[in-house]
Amino acid sequence: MTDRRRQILDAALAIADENGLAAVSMRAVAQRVGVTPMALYPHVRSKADLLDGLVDRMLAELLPASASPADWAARLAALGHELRAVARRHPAAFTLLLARPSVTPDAVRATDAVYQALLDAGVPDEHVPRVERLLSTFVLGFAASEVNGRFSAGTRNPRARRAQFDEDQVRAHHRLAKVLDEDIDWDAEFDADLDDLVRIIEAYRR
Amino acid sequence: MTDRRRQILDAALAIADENGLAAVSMRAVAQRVGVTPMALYPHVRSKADLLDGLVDRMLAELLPASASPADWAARLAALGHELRAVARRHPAAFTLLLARPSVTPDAVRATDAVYQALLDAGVPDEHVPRVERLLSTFVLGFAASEVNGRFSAGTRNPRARRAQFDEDQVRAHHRLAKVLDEDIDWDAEFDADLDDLVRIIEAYRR
DNA sequence: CTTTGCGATCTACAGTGTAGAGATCTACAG
DNA sequence: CTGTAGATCTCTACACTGTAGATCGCAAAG
Repeated sequence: MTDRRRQILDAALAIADENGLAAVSMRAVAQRVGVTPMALYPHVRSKADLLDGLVDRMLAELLPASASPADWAARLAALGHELRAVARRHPAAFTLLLARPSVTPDAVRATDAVYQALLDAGVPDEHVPRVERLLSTFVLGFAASEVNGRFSAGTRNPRARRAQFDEDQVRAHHRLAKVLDEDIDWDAEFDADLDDLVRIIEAYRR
Repeated sequence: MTDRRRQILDAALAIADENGLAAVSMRAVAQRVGVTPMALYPHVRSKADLLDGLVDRMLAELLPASASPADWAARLAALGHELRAVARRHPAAFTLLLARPSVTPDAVRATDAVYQALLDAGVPDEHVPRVERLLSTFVLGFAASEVNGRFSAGTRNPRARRAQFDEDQVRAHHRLAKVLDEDIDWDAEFDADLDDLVRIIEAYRR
């Protein structure tokens, strides 16, 4: 990757962070780099390629977390927490991680780190790729839902939401009224989810 | 919802199914409805509103699956399978389900069905909303990954992918070489994942 | 020196979402 | 029946998008 390409991706990511994904136009990126729009094309094949580059950049931010701790569960937790941190740093661009497949070196390395953790945990070889997909799907989905509002939209003002319905159309919502009205600690929720998933992994131990 | 709005959403969804999300322009939708572009606006506040309408439409397709079976595990499985079916029918538009929060009546009813299944399973009230989010996040993420290529891009040609790396950079990939080269049965994988998740739910039984 | 090739620029084009002004039609009040 | 209000639709126009194509300057290679 050339310096220029990195510079372009940095500018695009900064624009997305500040003004949303829709504000990332070739013209806006070019202006931020201090160059004409068409000058981007030697370094970025197309706008789609630029967005794929953003996916790489975010995955690269994730990688350092995959190396450190010795305990497999701690390593998985560190990866999960770091992914959420990436999502908070780049909420608008984060959606791309679920929309655009990536097979760049950094993506493969991140996957490998999870494979290794599962092997260390004693998961049999034939289950490892599937369980990795289960974990990464959940963690990506959670972080994306958190920043793009899928979670909070549903929980904001739960009382008003319930009020629109006949009681017997949303019986469970009424039964859970007390719990649903409480504030949610997303850090705690994520950790609880990780605990549940770790229990799945432990069940595969021989 | 007026007939006209439904007709517009149907046209938009059909275009997305046939030619991808990018082909869904106000002009294209209008032409398919047999009307001028600006004639859409009395029924659809904006293009964003139109896309939100697509989310509703897809959730409405999901709802029938929430009613039938008596056994809670069967009900959850039916919902999951139906969601995957929706994803296969509308692969391009399905991405919107993870990108745009939805709190329409149908969305609340679907959530309520999952709440009810978890209550029937004996999950304590205080865990139900969180576990529902865990499940829906995974299932939405899985179906989206399946149709938009996040899974298949990573698994296509795994041999070639490994070859780009030094062995010690992706040690787990090499250890798992045999498993990674096998074809994947996505139906079986999804069912295995559901089994794992059901085990989480059962662990909460009192 | 010339030649090659790459990065940057400028212009241009087809396509986008939608604001704003009018036209047309339906339904109801007098 | 006429008059009017309101909704739906059409037309035009505007600012903006991604990028094809031609051109220019400059650094390295022969």
